Amino acid sequence: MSQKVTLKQVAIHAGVSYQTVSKVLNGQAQVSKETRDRIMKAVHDLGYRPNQIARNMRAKRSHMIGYSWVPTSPNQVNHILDQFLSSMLQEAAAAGYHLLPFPFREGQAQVDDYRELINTGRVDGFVISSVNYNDPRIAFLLERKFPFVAFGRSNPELDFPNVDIDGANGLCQAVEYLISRHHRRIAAIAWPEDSRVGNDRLRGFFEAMKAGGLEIRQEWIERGEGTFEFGRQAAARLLGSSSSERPTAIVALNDTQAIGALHAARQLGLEIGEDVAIIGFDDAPMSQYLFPPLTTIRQPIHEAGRECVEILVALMKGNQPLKRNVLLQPELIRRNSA
Amino acid sequence: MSQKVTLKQVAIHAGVSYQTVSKVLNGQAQVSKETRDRIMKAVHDLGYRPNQIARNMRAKRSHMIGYSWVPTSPNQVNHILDQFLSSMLQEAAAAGYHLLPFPFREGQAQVDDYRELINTGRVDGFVISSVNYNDPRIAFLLERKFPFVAFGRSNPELDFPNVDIDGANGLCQAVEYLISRHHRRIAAIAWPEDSRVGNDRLRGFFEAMKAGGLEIRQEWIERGEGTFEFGRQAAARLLGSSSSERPTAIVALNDTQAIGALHAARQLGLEIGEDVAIIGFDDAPMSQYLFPPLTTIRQPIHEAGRECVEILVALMKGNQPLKRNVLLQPELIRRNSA
DNA sequence: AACGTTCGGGTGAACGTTCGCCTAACCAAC
DNA sequence: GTTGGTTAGGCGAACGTTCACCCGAACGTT
Repeated sequence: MSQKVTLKQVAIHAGVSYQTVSKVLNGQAQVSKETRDRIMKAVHDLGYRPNQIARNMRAKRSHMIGYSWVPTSPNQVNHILDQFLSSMLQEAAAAGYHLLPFPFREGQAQVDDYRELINTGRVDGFVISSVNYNDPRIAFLLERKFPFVAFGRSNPELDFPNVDIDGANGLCQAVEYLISRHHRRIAAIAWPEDSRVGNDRLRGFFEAMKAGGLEIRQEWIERGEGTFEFGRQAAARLLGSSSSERPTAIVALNDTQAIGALHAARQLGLEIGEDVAIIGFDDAPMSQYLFPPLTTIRQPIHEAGRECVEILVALMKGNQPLKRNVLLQPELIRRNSA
Repeated sequence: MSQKVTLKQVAIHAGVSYQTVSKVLNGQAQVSKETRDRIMKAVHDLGYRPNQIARNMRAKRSHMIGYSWVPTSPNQVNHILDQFLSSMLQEAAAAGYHLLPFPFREGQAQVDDYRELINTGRVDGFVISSVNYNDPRIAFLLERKFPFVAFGRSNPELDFPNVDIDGANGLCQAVEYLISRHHRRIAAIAWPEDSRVGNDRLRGFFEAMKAGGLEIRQEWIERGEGTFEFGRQAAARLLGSSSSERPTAIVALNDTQAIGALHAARQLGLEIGEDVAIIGFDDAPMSQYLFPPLTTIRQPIHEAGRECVEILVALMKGNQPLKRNVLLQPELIRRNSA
């Protein structure tokens, strides 16, 4: 367990009171150069480092940011987590904060977890992700007036600090790109209507289709889970009709669905990128290794994590953050599937 | 902002001294049933929750477990992180601990980071991952006698608590499976010799080959980075000769290399699973969606995270852990590539 | 010679807990 | 009526910081 070097030991070593050592270390002392040097030497000799728990106790701050994420289902992967965590970690460390990850729970227990972290003084703020309409965490934190930043948007009438990625713009880019490649019959594999993220992305699809003067056919909008299996089935339906009738391009709201679509198209004997174009969303790391490599949309995750923490730190310090609502632009990654 | 319910306020509310409240809450009091009820009611009415920072300060413990992981390169993915973190989180929470993730740095700075977390009293122990031969963290923590558990093994002469996955056994399973499918000419795409994990896995390859009475040909052992590109090039070399000379099966030490091999084989016009069998390692989530789905080896990550924390918690409490070195068995996932 | 002013540093208290020790009151037994 | 044992709960201290305030000495000014 070894030695805990405290202020008092440094003080004894330097022959001053321990409070004086504290002052010197915090730079707010009127001390002679000699004693300052003596103190610094003692600090160095003993390897003193201030105990953060005591500091936090004194400051009535934990300097911790709570974060929880929904664990991915077994055959999915959260390829974003690593990047998002790393960028938050880095930004937080630079501001003297640390991250406190905690297990994700559903329903009422979820808000209980947030409340408990606040009431036990463990965290000074939260970054919340996977937000959706009517997110109970947002209502709770707003009412408590507790600092938080959401990665994602929720109900339009709610006003809270957030960072999000412009999914509509992402799909716009995808559709515009397809149009530039002379596609006219474009279908979408989308998510259920209760998904805020899905609706945002789909809105971009509609807008770009309208702007391009293309017809939006209801039967070419497939809504379902963001899984491989749904993507496969949806694409099989979409591509089932004759080559003059079926869509020539499909955009999916995530890579997993797109990969399902890839399989369906391949099973129908279609050449992808030739007979049918397919575009995903996410740039999952494996997507580049598919046959053919998947054209997809990449989100600036690193930037998002950074912004979340930057805003949150300002809030936790009681400052007005420079920006309150940040919308980051994704980027189309052109490979061979479209 | 509003939560400052302390013991004192509860005490005033209940008409007792605050220390008595503390005693009641910690169950070590001699108190009459009535005052106990009064206190509990006050606790409940005010929504009192003990301040953890103060508790930790008093206990001279942070109840935190430090954890850091090497961030993956842009086009790779750490599909393990989510599972590993989640399982550690869960196990830690059950024991009253939390995780403190911190940014990964290389070289001397790395040990500095560990030292700083110890000296500032932020953590009571570490889980370290991505360990290799001569890991400076292990030397440092052993010398400091600071509680830690390694996920992975290091130099054989070092004795420290660890959890690892039996990579040798994983490759054994792969080779045995190939042998049972009548393969006789089996090649391996491996990692550089300075990789402890790689050598462990490769050892299993050798053992199974020997046990099966198969010849190990040096030119059929390709060593290089665990990347798609190296896997592709290595497989291109291995499969370059005539069909009677080249290996009929390739095992790779991770899925990324295996996918590279898939591409190379396909480019040579070989049918995978037919002309050549390919087996990966990791069960990366996308692997199941490849053409053909990749046969691979799955590691019990959830279990590993759980075990790490279980052992560490015992160490941090000063107990002798029930087990000190845990070796978990991976599992062959049979799909269509072999 | 009396009076500010700065410099150099000490002192006590507080943050919210927990823990060991003390004590007042009650009761029973001698 | 003294002793002794229990019961119920109070009290002071401590964990390692920081912060507001205090104080003596040296110096210069009127």
